[in-house]
Amino acid sequence: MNVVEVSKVLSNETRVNILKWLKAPEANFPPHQDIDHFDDGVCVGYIQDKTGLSQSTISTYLNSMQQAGLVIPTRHGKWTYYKRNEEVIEAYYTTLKEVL
Amino acid sequence: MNVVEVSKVLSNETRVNILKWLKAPEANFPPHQDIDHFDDGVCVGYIQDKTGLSQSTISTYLNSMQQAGLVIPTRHGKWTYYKRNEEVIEAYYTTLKEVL
DNA sequence: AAATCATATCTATATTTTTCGATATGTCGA
DNA sequence: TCGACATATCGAAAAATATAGATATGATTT
Repeated sequence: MNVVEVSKVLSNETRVNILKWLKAPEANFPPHQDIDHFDDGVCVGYIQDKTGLSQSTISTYLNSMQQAGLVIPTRHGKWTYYKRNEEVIEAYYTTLKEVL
Repeated sequence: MNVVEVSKVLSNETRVNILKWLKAPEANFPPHQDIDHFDDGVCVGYIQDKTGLSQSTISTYLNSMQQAGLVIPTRHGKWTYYKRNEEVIEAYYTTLKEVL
C-alpha cells in the first residue's frame, strides 16, 4: 500500500464517493440482473449511471483505484464487478496513523 | 476539514514527509537560533534545507498545507514557524473511517 | 458467424499541479 | 533609514491529471 498513490485516488470527490457507495451496495444501487447479491461488488454501468460521467472516465477511475489496491474487480460474463478491498483501506488508515 | 483537499496535500511525497518530520522536530531539525524549543514548530528555512527544493516551492507547499488546515504558522521576528494541527489531522482519520 | 452489449483502451484536448526564478513584503541590525 | 535576511507572492514553463469520444476487446445471444 502506497500512501501517496492512495491519496491521489482520494483527492477526487467522485472517487471518494464510489468508495463510499461500495460500502453499502444494496442501499446505493439497484439489484443486478444476473446475480441476486453484491458479494463481488457492483458493475461498472451502475457506478457510471450514479456519477453521470462518461463510461471511459469511470473505467479510468476504477482502473486507477485498482492500481492503488483500493478495489478488486471480478468478471461475471460481460460485466465487471468492483468491490472494496477492505484490507488495503485499513492499511491506509493504519499507515497514516503511524507515519503521520 | 475537507477530505479531498487534505488528500491532495497527502498526494505528494515531500508534503507527507514534512508532516512526518514535524511530528518529532527535535529528532529531525537542528535547534533554532533565537528560541530553544519547537513549541511553534520549525522555521521554513530548515524545512527547505531538508527537502532540497526551492524556497518558493516549499513556501507554496506550506501554504497549501495551511489552507487545508494541516499546519499552523506562527511568526517570530523574521521567521515563520510551522507546526502540525493535530486536531485537523485527527479529523481526517475520523472522517475517513466514517465516510469510507 | 454476426450482431449486440459491457467494459477497456487509445487519442486528444482542457485543466490543474509542479516547480522555479524573479520580485515583493516584512523584520531586524547597523 | 538602509541594507541584509527570511518568507511570501507572482509569472511562466513543464508535467500530470481529468475527461470525453472513438475504437478495440471479450462475452452473450441469435
